Amino acid sequence: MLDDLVLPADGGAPALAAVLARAILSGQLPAGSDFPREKDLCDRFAVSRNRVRNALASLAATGLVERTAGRGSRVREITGWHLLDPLMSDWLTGLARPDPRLVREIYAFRLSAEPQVAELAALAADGRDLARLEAAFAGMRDTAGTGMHQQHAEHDVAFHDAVYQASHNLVWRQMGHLLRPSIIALIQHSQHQAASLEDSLERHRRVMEAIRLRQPQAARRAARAVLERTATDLGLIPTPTSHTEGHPA
Amino acid sequence: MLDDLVLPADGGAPALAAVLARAILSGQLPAGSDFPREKDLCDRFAVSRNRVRNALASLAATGLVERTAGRGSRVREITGWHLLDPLMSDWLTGLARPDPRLVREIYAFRLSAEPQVAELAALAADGRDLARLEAAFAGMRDTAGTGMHQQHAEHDVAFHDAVYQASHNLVWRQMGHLLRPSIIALIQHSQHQAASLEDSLERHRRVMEAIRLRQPQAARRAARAVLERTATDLGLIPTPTSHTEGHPA
DNA sequence: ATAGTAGTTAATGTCAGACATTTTGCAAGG
DNA sequence: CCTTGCAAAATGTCTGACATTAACTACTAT
Repeated sequence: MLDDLVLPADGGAPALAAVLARAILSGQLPAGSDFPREKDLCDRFAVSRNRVRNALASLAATGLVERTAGRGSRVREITGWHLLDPLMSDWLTGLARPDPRLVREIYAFRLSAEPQVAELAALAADGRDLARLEAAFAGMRDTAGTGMHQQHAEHDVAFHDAVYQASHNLVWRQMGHLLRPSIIALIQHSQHQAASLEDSLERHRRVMEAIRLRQPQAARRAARAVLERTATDLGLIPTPTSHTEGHPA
Repeated sequence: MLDDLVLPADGGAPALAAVLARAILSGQLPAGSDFPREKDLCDRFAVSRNRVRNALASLAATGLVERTAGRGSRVREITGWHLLDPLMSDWLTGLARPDPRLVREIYAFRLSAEPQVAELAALAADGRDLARLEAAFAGMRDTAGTGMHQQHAEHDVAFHDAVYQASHNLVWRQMGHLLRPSIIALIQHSQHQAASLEDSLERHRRVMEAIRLRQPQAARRAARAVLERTATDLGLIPTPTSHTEGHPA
C-alpha cells in the first residue's frame, strides 16, 4: 500500500507525517479505507512507535484520517480535510500530482475571494504593505522569461500573500497559506508562454497600482482579471465575466 | 500564572489542551511570554508528562505557542494564531470573555466574506441545502423570544453554516467553523431586544428566500443586511452601507 | 579587557516497554 | 434469534531513561 514511499534522510517526525499525508493527498488511498496500523508503520519505516504516533496525530489534526481506540485509523472524505491548515499547505506544495479536485476547489475559492481581499487591501494598505507588493512585483518582473520558474513562482506567491496581508484582517491573512500550493500547481501544469507571462505581469501591476492609489473597486476588478488569466493558464474554463448581472425582482 | 484553572472531571488530553488554550485566548498570558515548562504543568494538573506533551502539541499546532528544544515554550503573537482551525473554534466557543480583538476581526471577516458566500450559495444550492436552511430558520423562529437563548444561537449557527455549505466549495465550507464562536459571542454581549430579534429573523428569511429563488445579487445584499443587524447588536459601529461607491478613475 | 571556547545546566525530543481502555468479532447459552 | 460474555486487536496512557538542543558560565588566549 505504501511500498514505494521513502522516508527522507532527515527522517524527523514531521518528515514522516509529510510522507504519509502525501500518500493520501495524491489520491492513492480511497476515502473510508483503513490506514495502516501503528505497528505496521513502525516496521515499514523502521521508526519508533512514538514518531509514528506523532505523525498520525498530525494527520488526524488536519482531518486527513480519523482515529478511534480499538478500531484503527481510517482515511476521511475530502470534505473533512482542513485545507486551511498551514501543515496542509506544506504537504500540498511540491506534490507532483495533487488531487485535481483540490486544484479546482482552491482556484474557485480564490476567484470568489481575492477580489474582495484586494478591495480591502486598497482600503487598508500601509507603507510596508506597498513595499512588499513592489518587492514581489519587481521579483516577478526580473525573473520573467529567464527560465527561473521556481523563483518566479515564489515571487508570485509573495505578491498575492502581500495582498492578503494588506487586508489587515487576521482571518484573511491566514488564507495566504493556500497560495503556495495553488501557484505551484500552476507552474507544474502550464508552460507559461512568453506572451502569457507578459500579460500576467501587466495584470498584477494593475492590482498593485489600484491598491497604491486606494481605489477599491479598481483593485477588485484587477484581482479578478489576474485570476481569469490564471484560469486560462491552468486550463480551466474561464468564467464569462458576468459583471452586469441583472438585479432580480 | 495558571493558579485558578481547573481541569474538568473528564481530564482527557483534549480537555487539558482546552484549559491551557483558553488561558491564552482570554488574554491572560501576554504574547512573547514564557509558557510554563512541561514539568510544572505535570505537577500543577497532576497528569503525566505524556498528556501534557499531547496538549502542548495541540497548542503548537494551532499556533498558540511556539516550542523549541532546550529553550521552552513561548506564547505567540495573535497574528500567528490559526483562527480557522476547528480546535480553535471549540476553544473559543464558551469562552466567557474572548479577546475583543478576535471578536472584531472575525466579525470584519464575516462582513466582507458572507455576502460573497451567499451569492455562491444562490448559484449552487440544492434540495438538501435548502432543507437545512429551512430547518435552521424554523428553529430560529420557534425559539425567538422564548428565553431559549442557547437553542436559538445553535439554530443561528446552523443557518449560517448551511449557507457556507450551500456554496459547495471545499474551502468556504471549512470556514463555517468560525461561526460558532462569533455567534456565541453575540449572545454573551447583547441582550437581544424583542424588536431586534424580530428584525434579525426577517433578514435571515430574506437570505433564505434569495437562495431558494437563485437570486445571487439579492442573496448578497440580504447577507450584508443580516451582518449589519449583527453589528448593531454587538455594539460595533455599523458601516454606512456604502453600496453606491463611485468607480475611481 | 575582550573575544572565543569548552563545559554545565535545563529544557524539549525520542526511545522502549508495560499496562489501560475501547472496539470488534466470536461463541456459547438462554 | 437474541443476548451475554469472553478474547483478540487496536489505540491511548503511564513510566523511566536517554538524546538533543539552547542558553549560561567560567576560563583562556590574544
